[in-house]
Amino acid sequence: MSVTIKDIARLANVSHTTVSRALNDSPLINEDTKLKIKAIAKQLKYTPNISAKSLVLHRSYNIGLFFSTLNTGTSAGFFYDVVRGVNGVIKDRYKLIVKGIDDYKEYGTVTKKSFDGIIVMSQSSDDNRFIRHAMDQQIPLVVLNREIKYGAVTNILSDDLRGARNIVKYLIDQGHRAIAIIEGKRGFQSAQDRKEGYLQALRHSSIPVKPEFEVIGNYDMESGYQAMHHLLVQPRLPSAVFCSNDEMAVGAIKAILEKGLKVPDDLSIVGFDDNIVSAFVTPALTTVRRPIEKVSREGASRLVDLIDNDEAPKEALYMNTELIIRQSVKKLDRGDSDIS
Amino acid sequence: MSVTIKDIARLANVSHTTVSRALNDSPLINEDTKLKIKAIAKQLKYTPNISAKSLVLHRSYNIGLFFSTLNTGTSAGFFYDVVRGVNGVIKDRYKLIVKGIDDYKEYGTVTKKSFDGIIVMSQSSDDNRFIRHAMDQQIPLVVLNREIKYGAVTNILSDDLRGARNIVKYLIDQGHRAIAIIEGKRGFQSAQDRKEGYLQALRHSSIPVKPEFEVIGNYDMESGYQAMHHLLVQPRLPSAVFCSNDEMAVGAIKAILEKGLKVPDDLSIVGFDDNIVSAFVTPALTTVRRPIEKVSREGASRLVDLIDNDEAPKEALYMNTELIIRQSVKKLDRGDSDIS
DNA sequence: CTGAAAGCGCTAACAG
DNA sequence: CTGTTAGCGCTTTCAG
Repeated sequence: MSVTIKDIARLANVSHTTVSRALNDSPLINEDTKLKIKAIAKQLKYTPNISAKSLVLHRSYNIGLFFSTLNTGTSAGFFYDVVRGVNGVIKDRYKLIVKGIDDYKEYGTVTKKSFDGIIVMSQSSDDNRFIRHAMDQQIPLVVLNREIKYGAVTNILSDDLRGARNIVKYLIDQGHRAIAIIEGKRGFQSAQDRKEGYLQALRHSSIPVKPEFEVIGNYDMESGYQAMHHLLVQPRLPSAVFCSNDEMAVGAIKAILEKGLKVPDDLSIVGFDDNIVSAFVTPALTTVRRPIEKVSREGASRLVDLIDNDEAPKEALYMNTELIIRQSVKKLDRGDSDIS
Repeated sequence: MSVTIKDIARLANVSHTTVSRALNDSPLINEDTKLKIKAIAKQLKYTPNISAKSLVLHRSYNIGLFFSTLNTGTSAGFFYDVVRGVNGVIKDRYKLIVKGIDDYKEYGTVTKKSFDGIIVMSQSSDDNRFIRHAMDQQIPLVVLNREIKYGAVTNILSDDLRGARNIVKYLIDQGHRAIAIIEGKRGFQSAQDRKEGYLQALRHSSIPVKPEFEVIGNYDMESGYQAMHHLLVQPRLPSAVFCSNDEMAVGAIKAILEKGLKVPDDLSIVGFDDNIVSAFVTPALTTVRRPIEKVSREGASRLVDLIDNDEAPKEALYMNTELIIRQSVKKLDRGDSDIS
């Protein structure tokens, strides 16, 4: 079978303990023997048995990255950015395990023994059971994207409510009054926050909220397309639509163009996230940049700290969003804010 | 600390051996004692220590999914589809570890002990070193997307060359003669195959290949945009452009529209992959569907078989691509196949 | 059907 | 500075 420290010990004429220490750079070991042992190890292509190490060190070298779900509601661009962000900081120090929370029926296998730490990209309060489980198991934990109010957790967030409020306010500033919303996936916190930002902006400008201007999507392109269709068959059209993410905006634009209308001439569209795609659709999308990769990176690096140091501070950290103005909004003169 | 089989043994008045057997449903154990033991285990919320199990069983319950790189050249949609495809079949039976091969400087930690099996989504021959390593370690292995000629490997592929040839042939059938190509990332096998398909189609119809119609991209939208720009400033424009993937096609369309030209009226565009986005751009993209999720799923399920059964057959399996005709190609009358 | 004993590969006291 | 010994939690002979 594969080579172990005992094999090395035999060849080096030392005890396997000495080998263990040498390989771990213990200061207790004489430099010369260290060198000798390391040389033999390299020559034999020794690689430590991680299971054995784990067993005695209580460390698995695994970091779990859990999404609420890997299916509907998680867009490709989002997923990619998160994995890349996290992976970029843990490199080859840990193995990155990617899972959907909904892949599990029960969380028995999610233990401190199998995960040195866990990052949850949390979308919905359905995740609370899982998060509580991780806390109960005392697994170092970072929750991204959704505020956790119970217990002390490191929490990295973007202020979606404010971002949404800002972009809707921007629409209002451009003269829009009839502003519809395509909402995100039902049950997702982000969907709720963005909706609330939308509402606040309207209220702030004393624009009445019209139920017929609220349509629900689920964050994918198809749902944006459907939702826009829905809006387009109504007697009264909005002059602008706030899509709760960019992917839905892409779908919405498609629906509009098919109807023979133009963006932004007939209808203005804004999105949220600043997905890569948003710069490349036509017209380029005015949107809210949400620093997903930065959030993920920050989360990962906090988690690594947390693993090495139990008592690192656990706090909530907000990352700013940013309004990105491109070409999908038309400036309106007062008066033509409704088209019919 | 956490509860072990010994704790259960004590409470059940049996040996820990019996507990181990009972929990593993050994036929040697009396049904009643089994039930009793399982009850206690559940009550104590016992979960096995995977490291200990691994140590003795030589199984880690890890499956590694390795991409050539997680950075440039791997598009978000592609990445998402692959992870989802694989994850869907392994569910909670294995932990799915996602990595870029280029995250590793050396492969010491990639051993049979830490990975029950490995899936490589391989883009480039640079991966060979890694693949060879996995073979040397006797790790059950499935390579997706790139043909491996040495050794016996399970290999799941899509016939990109033929797919590309078909779609270019389609362009020719529609009357196009001045057909440009935006190539994929240099060094990627898929880029080469698609290029070759393009060339074959041209040659087959005795259309001369023009070097000024060949531009290199790297599979992302931005590169498609740049490449198209490049084509657009040349004295002689093509009437159609074959983009080696859909993302680049999106970028290319953007460049064309910015130039004040229309797709497909002035310039026809086709892509490759049938990304989700391709149906939602305007015009909807004519492309080649490549069954990425299916390939991934099939690969994963083969790997699981391979893990359970050393001697499962190792073969190469080709999945068909399919021409998806949408609206990005104009049918040309003979004669206006060049515009200037 | 059950138990005692050994051992997987490694680290950590404790002695020297 | 190095070795002896024990033990992490589990499975697997081998006996009974």
